[in-house]
Amino acid sequence: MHAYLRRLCAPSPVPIRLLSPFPRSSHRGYFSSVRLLEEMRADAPVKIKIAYRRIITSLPRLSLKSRTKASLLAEWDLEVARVRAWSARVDSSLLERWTAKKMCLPSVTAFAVEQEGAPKSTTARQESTPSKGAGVATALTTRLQGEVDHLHPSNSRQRLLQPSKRLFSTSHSNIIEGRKQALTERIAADAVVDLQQVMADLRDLELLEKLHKTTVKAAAGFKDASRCLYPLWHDVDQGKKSKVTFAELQEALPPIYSVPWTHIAERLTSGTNSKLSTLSEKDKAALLLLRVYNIGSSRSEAFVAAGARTLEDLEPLARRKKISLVRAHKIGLRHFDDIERLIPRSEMMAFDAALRGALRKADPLLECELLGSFRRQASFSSDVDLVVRHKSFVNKDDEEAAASLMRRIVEVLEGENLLDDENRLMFGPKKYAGLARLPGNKHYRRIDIRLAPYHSYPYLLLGCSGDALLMKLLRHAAKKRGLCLNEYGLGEKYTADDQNPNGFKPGTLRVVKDEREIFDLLGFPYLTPKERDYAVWRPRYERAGVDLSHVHKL
DNA sequence: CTCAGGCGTCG
DNA sequence: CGACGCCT
Repeated sequence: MHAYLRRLCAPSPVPIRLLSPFPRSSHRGYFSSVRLLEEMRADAPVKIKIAYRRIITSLPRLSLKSRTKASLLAEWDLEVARVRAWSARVDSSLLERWTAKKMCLPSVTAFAVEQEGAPKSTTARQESTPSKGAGVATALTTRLQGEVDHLHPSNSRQRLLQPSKRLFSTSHSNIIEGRKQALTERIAADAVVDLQQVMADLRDLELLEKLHKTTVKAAAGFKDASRCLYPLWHDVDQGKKSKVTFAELQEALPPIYSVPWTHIAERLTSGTNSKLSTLSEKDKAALLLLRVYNIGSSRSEAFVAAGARTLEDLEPLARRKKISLVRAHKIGLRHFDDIERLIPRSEMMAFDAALRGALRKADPLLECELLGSFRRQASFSSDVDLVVRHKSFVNKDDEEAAASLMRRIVEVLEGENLLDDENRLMFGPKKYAGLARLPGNKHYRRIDIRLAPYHSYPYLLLGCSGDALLMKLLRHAAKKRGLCLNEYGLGEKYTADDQNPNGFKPGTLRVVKDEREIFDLLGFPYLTPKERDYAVWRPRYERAGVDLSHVHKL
């Protein structure tokens, strides 16, 4: 986002820059600033909330396809003008109130307006790694002070410097430790936790971010947190576990997930979540609809606007032509529960056998594999991810070959009653998505089938099996060698945007017969899929003298 | 510096 | 066909 904004702003006639990200330790101040802003709206003639929020959140999500750079810049200018207008109207009484609450200027906390050419901003931004958060804080505090001085030269200096310093000086880990301790004191280790409720909270908080289209990152935090709890959750769902204790929860979710943790803490201590419980009926409905496959933020809002409040409302509304439900929605509604459910490994093994067996029987030249966490021996999966190759499909752009191959595959699997065309979500030449069910099983499972261009197969296996950190490491390694690694291959990146088969410079694509060769090419010890787990490969690579500095930060 | 890229749907 | 939304 920031790179994008910087690029966007570089030629802009308006001298303004966005100062973010903040060190994490300032999040608390940041969020209370937001709350304060809402409060202050009544007092402030200019819509502060909108001004500040639009700048931070709306620009990166504007559709680049449909807008010219000029219109984006115009919008940007407009926001800047609003902020300026607001700054000009901050009067001393407002300032009094803020300082009384030990707050620095909220909106200036969220972003700083500065003159182009002020030398410190770039260094401040580059120092924004967690360890150097203090550098940013100092730079920011200085700038804050400058801004405040500018607005109110007479009375602001001392009052504002202090609170902002305090706001930034507490280190992140201190806050986390403090919180953790406070929580441990209040909740007994063997207290029983309503995991289902916690999972639902995390899910809804994630969806809420998605609904309001704020940053992708914020939603990802909740997602990651809930991933950490999947193993526990799955055990409960499978009936292997009847209750979960607080100690187990603490074990599963590292304290680094500070935002999710604060929400969990609230739930465990007070039994509610204030952010979720205060939502309007419409927002609650929108969150529910978001869970349906193929309903995203824009349809969700539209459906709610048309009067939908529950899942059952949708079909009647569609019949009365108030909204339009497409195939995928109907399937998503019919299998709403199944789609959210995790799949036990035993069933994944059965899928593996059934899918392979069916394909091999139909054509011995078909090679296939189940990817994702299943391949890393995980004890559960969230969907069935199948990749297939056949020598009849070699070139990525040969749609004919891909389409006929895909048709054959789907026909075979439907013949075996693993798939059925009623539950087809998506069916293109290279990608199929739908629901699969093992004969005799009551649950449908989400399945994705991908066709790999013949020579990309090993790369796809590697790229789609993870784990994420390993992929990051390997890509960095490739990059250091001036190469580019992705799920299609390893080669020299081709920058000109025409006539490049797979995005690589012709002739530089390394053809490999298996994943091991890719590790060899990059000079890393080979890892079997089940070893591609950070806890396993990390120490081993360390011993082998691999440079892991890039991976150190999450 | 991190999905891009593939799909369906609608106009 | 292009634009858009949604998903992985």
